[in-house]
Amino acid sequence: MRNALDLSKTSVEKDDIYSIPIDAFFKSAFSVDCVIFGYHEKELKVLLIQRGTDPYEDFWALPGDLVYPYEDLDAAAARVLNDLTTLHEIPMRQVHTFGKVDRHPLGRVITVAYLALVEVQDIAPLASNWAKDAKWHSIKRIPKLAFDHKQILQECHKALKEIIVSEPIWTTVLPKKFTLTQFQEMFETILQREFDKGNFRKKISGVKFLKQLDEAQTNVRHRPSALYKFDPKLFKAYKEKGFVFEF
Amino acid sequence: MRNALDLSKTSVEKDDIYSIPIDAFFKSAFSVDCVIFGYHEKELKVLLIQRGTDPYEDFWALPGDLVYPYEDLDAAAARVLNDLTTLHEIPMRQVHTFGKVDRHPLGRVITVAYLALVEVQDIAPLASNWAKDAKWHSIKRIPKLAFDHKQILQECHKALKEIIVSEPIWTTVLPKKFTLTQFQEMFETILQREFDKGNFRKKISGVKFLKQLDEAQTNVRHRPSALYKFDPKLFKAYKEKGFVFEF
DNA sequence: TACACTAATTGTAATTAATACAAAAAGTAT
DNA sequence: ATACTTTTTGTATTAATTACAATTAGTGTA
Repeated sequence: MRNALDLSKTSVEKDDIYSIPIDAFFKSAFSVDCVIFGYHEKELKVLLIQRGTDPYEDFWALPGDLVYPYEDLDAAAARVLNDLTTLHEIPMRQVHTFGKVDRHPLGRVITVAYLALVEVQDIAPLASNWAKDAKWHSIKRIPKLAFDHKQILQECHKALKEIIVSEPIWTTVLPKKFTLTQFQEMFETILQREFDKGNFRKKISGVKFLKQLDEAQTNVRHRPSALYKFDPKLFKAYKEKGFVFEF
Repeated sequence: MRNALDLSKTSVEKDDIYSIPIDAFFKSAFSVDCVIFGYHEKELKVLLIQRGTDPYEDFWALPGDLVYPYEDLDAAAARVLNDLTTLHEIPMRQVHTFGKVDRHPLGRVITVAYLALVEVQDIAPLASNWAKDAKWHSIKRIPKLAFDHKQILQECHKALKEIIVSEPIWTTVLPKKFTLTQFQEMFETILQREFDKGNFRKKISGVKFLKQLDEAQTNVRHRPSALYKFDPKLFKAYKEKGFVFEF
């Protein structure tokens, strides 16, 4: 694998009709930028870092890093998440690649945006040698951001709403056993709309991968709610049929 | 802009805790690969080239090229389409970025996949110095492809089905004035399902951006169909509300 | 001119789904 | 035992979907 970078000087993809030496093509870099959304009690947040180095020192930014020469894109995104939160096994989803020529002051760097959704309480954001600070910001109050990160965040917020209805990334923000009210509130927060409780429940009731348990809430000052759990095996069949929640 | 590649040797994104010199990051390249779908008379095809150079010489492949140092990603995709077909002003949509470390034999090259949909008849595919041949292939009969292009094609076919219901990329494959039957057949072909004619029409009838004209077919040996046209201005309002065809 | 032919267009009845509520139920706290 | 609160079930109305059948408007032919 190492010698994958021992580049010959011969043509790679096409004859060089524009007279640019092939070397010129191998002088760019790519990064991943991670939009880590956090959910907690009907609030949607995003994890931002305060940059510790130039360019854009002191600016708030999305956590991200250059991809190492022998590192897969997905692995780089997972690494950034892990560095910052110590979390692993949280699925990161690729959203879009941003590649404007002048987006990075130090050279040609295109960046691949990823998103994840986590429970705010599961994380103690770590500062590091590349970030002076790391903090949750409400999605409603985002400071000025470095690079083109504002645009990246916007695109990823839109993508989150699309992904949440077809992929069970929400399992990371609910307890293993959850009530239908918790489930509904989570969707209401992320999709930014409200649902009638009775009707919402009716739709859910047909969905087999949400399995009702024989347990109920305790110590609540009202009728206790039944508890449900997500069944990944049953979900698989739904996914193959192209299931999406149609709210 | 030119000096964007006059890279300083200082840290770019983070301190170098893995002892990889910063130079190592600026030795990769990126390409665009274009999945150009073609539609004609209830058939979906894809435009493939036969490679004229190593690696994978003689293999069929998606048309693609390295991105020039001062070229935007979208522009590179448009250039590839134009080189091959002389078409311009066809919207290219970014789908996904593929970045496995070993996907390219000559070095670290990640590729950004784009798709477009065109009318087969509008194009006389051009061979060129980087492609021995260029031909339409039915989506049902795809030969062995170079690199990871098989996977890229699969992902883009899936993406086409999602995009077609929310974006009017289909305008490029229908005549300016079209019948509802043509419209239905196009969706049936691309989505790979069939619809009841009467019910399909009922759904369409509520959609204002498909405007019925005061004209009809002539010289058909059956009741002539009314002609419709797409109204981009009216569509804009639909798009802002997040419209999708729900078939 | 009348009639056959074909696909476009309209209509309809039966079923299913969406919506807006209201009523009942099951715990805890007093 | 009763009040309180939220869960859970129910219901009546409206709207959408579905699977067809019937009608229509041209062209081509006898």
